[in-house]
Amino acid sequence: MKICEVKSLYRQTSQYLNQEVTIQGWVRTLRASNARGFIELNDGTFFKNVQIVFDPNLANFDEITKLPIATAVTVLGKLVETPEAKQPFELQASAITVEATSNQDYPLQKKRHTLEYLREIAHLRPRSNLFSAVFRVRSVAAFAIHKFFNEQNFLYVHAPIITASDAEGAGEMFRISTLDLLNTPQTPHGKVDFTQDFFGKETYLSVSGQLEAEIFALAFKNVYTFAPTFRAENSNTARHAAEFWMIEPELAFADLQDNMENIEALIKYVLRHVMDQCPEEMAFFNEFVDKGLRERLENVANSDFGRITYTEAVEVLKKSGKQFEYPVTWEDGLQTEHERYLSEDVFKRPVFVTNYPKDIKSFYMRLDDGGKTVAATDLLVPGIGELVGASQREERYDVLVNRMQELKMNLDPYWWYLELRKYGGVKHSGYGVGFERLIMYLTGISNIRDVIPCPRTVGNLKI
RNA sequence: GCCUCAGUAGCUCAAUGGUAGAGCAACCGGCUGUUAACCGGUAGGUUGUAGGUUCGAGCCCUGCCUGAGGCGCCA
Repeated sequence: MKICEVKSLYRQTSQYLNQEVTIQGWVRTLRASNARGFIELNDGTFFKNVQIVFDPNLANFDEITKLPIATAVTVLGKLVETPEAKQPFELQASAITVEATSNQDYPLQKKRHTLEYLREIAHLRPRSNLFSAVFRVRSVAAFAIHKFFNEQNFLYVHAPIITASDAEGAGEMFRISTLDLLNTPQTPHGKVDFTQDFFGKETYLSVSGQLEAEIFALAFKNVYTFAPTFRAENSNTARHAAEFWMIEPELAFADLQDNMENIEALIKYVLRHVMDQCPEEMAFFNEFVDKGLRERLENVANSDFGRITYTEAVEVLKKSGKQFEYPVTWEDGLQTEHERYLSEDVFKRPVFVTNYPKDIKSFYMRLDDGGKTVAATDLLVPGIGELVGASQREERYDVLVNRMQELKMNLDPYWWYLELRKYGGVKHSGYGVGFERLIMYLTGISNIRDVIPCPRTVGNLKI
């Protein structure tokens, strides 16, 4: 028995019209009377359901009319057009077989649920319309990212997940250890003796694969990572998670300008790809999540991102006349409210803010002439905030060592990172894209917990 | 970590300090080319939790738990 997928019915309808087909799926909703019944069946391959029509000619008509939601069935029937109805076609069933039963207390009702409630049932929410759309878009976007870099001849590199170095001071780290926490070995000084730990030293989950990506950029020219990342920060916001995915490209022989061009091309490519591949999902988001989504994304895909230096941005904010909760100063960096004003009110589209003060940025960012700022940029996006963090890396050995010493860093764990500068360490640049934030931007979903299959945040790991 | 708000039926929400209700879902029945179907009926509650104030607390006060929003950190 050949099983037809619902996606095929929608995408290649003419091949199946007026023919007998067999489909398998789950009952999303069912309406029935003593004369006729309708099932909306979803088989997971497509956002939309197929309407199944059945009548008392079915041997098991009475049984079928009472099926609870989420019952799995196999349906044999004829596909016919329904030009007068909401759906383009329907399946007139000649046989319906129950494959797996469900129950009356199925928690997903045929009504709208709140996102908070759906979060409580993370094992069932992918079956809802919204999350069906979210996770299909997530998959399509991930594929688009690989496609983009593959077409540009980037090497896909797998940076380590377990690390011994606090990669960039990017955040608090989760410790990895096999020591017995209730009975740790001690040094003569009364500290934990990590030489007896699994790796013979202190180790953590990586907060970034960037430093290792630089190794590969200086061997393969253009590379990217796309992997999970872990931050043990006590962040309580709608856009932070303890486990999330980052894309971290690294480009050799490239300065900050090259970097920004690549970022903009990537974002637009993914955006275009998702809009082309997921029209049904995007229409759903546009109607039920964010009425302005389609227009905004089209606008972004077809216009240049804004560009402004940090110093200019501070001037714009000071001259705006807008009352901010926090005053704008060059030294203290931009507050969220300042960033939002720039992207949402001034530019109304994604904007690169470049050349930040060195004191509020990481040690590895290349010092600008003048010595006050670094060749770094944040891509600020309306509704999301910082979507991408990028910089040209400090390739000058002496300048880098000076900077690390200024920051009183222990150079030992970075011996290999410094050595990269000694042997053909050309100028290079890279960036980090928060994958979930990109998905939030694409879908209009405003909480990061709703674009991750099983979200992990402070004090919260349900499934 | 800080600030604010919320928690009442399975879900979404009402209820002036004075007898806890509705819609949807579920269950029973009816009816219909329906599409968040429709109509009638039934059942469903220690009001998050532990105390306190009061003749009387869902409502006022305190602690705790859970969730949401904002801020900081950042992707």
